[in-house]
Amino acid sequence: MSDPTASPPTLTPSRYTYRQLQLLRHGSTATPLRIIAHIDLDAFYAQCEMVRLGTPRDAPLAVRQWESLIAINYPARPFGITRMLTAAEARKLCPTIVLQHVATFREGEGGRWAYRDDSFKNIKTDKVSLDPYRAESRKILETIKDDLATWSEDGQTKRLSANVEKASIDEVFIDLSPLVFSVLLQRYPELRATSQDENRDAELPRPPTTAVEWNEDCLIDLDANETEEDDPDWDDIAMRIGSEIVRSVRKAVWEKLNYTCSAGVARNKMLAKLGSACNKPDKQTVVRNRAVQLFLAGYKFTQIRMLGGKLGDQIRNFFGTEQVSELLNVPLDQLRAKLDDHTATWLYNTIRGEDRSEVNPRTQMKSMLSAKSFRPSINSIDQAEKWLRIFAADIYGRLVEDGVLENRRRPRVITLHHRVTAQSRSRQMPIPASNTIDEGLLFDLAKILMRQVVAEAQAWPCSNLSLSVGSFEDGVSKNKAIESFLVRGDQAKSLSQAGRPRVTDGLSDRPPEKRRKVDENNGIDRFFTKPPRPSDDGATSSKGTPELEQLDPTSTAEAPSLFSSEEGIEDISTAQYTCSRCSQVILEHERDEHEDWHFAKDLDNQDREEARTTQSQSRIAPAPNARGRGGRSSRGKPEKGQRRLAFQ
DNA sequence: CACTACGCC
DNA sequence: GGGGCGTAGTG
Repeated sequence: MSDPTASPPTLTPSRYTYRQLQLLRHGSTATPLRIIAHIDLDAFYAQCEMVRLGTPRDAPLAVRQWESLIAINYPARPFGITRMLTAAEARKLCPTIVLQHVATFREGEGGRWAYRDDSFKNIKTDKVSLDPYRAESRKILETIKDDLATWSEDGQTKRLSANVEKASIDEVFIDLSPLVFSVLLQRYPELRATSQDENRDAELPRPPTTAVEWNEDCLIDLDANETEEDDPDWDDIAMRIGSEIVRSVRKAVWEKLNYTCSAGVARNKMLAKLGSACNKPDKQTVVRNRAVQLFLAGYKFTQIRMLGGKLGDQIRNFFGTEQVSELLNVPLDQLRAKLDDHTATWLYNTIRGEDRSEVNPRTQMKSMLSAKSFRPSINSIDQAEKWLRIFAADIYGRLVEDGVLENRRRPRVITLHHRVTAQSRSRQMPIPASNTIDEGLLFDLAKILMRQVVAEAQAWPCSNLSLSVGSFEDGVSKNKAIESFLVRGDQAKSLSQAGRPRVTDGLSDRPPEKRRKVDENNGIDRFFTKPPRPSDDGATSSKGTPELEQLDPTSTAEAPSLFSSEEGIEDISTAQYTCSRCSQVILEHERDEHEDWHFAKDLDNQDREEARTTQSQSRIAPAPNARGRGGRSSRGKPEKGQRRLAFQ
């Protein structure tokens, strides 16, 4: 398309190829044209209260939890109010500030949370509820998805859509690559595939523009060797489109729900995340590829995701600096000398702006926790059980919103954490699959776990207690009453084992005392969660072959093993699933083929990549531990560029 | 399975 | 800095 012979004087070709453009389509992590957004609600809990109470946007407000503040809105910040202040101190600094206490559960009030005037005085009987914020978070997420969907209608061929990863209650990552791809093709027909597809390594034609209009976007300054006068290349155009989509999303969130948020747009998650924090509140920041080096060089690496904790401390101690700019001078070998290979390469790439971690299409919680710290500690099982009852009600309420009643999603494991001063311990057990989950069941299971803990070690004074559920499985038997076909042996077993300290009636008591060996629980767990399992003595998976059969590249994170036994409940021939890599809806029976395709593509990308960077080292070492042993465990999960180097 | 680390409001 | 979340990795 671009005819090199007729090139105008100063026209260099694009730095990008058809291949790199094409990789955008399915959100490959390998292309430099990739566009990732990070969106972060401004002082989220505080905004929730502003919206709920209908306070003016410019009125100072903070969210209070007992005597401390957990969120401070932007209008309050010029008064010097920070999260480390007490409510009284805050009021001194800003007499007009609204200090709204979080909603609470209260002992003996039926497991319903409420906003109460006197909750801050009742730390002894109340338990914080973050439910109102979770509910708002859900609405916002839906609004984001809805707006993204309007960008998916590209009129032609496939409907491409964006992966959305809920990173926390108030943050999402979005992989905009497929949307940007289709907008690019609409606006620049010269990019469309032609007969010269064959030569995918050919450079793209130059964009027809000499300047990009960034409107209100905040831009990170270009690297020293770049100037704004240089003509834009396709990465700039792609960023601009990404930024346009983000602006539209933010507008929708504002117009529909009255929340402001800040966003970062860049070529990967790390940069997008750093970018979103650059201009707050209510702004979006674009980190162009040509700005990355200067941008990062100005940071302390301890501000980069994953480096804020002990790892960052270690690195600072090893190399005597926390400046990215100085760490850039440390060659890879020297990083390797101090850090394990994986971490060293990860760090080396990260401070150079390379991050191939994927945007996981996950918007649902993987666990739910309800907790309480005791400020005088508690000292009896009676006291503990009062809280367990509240925890159970709290969690049950959330499960209902999550769809337990309709059997859409169901946790398989329940865990109790217990802390006596510095020492913390936890116990977990399967949630019997035969029971319908309700408050009572959760409470009874919690009591069992509590008794185990108490029987085992010094349990008092207890300074912290929490209950959580997790290991969700979803899509379990849509409408059929699950109990109806679980009868026979299965049920018999589940009742006789997990249900042993029966749950309904006046449990015959007799805490399992001495024979609560790990083995036994293990057996129960195996029964409920993983159908068949090859003998488990590690070793067997030393190298090649076992890996092969579990390669199963993509997600499936929660799909398999639902139909725990012989009865293959549903008709699989029409079942569908959404591919976590490209968000296409695929027929179940085409799954293998589809995943193979991704797999091949990844290998291709990887090869290409390794050819370019001298140091390989990836093909030999499967992470020595984890990975290979159980029959199942961490099958596919796309996160974190590093998977499946294990073979070939 | 129990524990630890990390990150966020 | 602490309470109350949530996620992922390790042996």
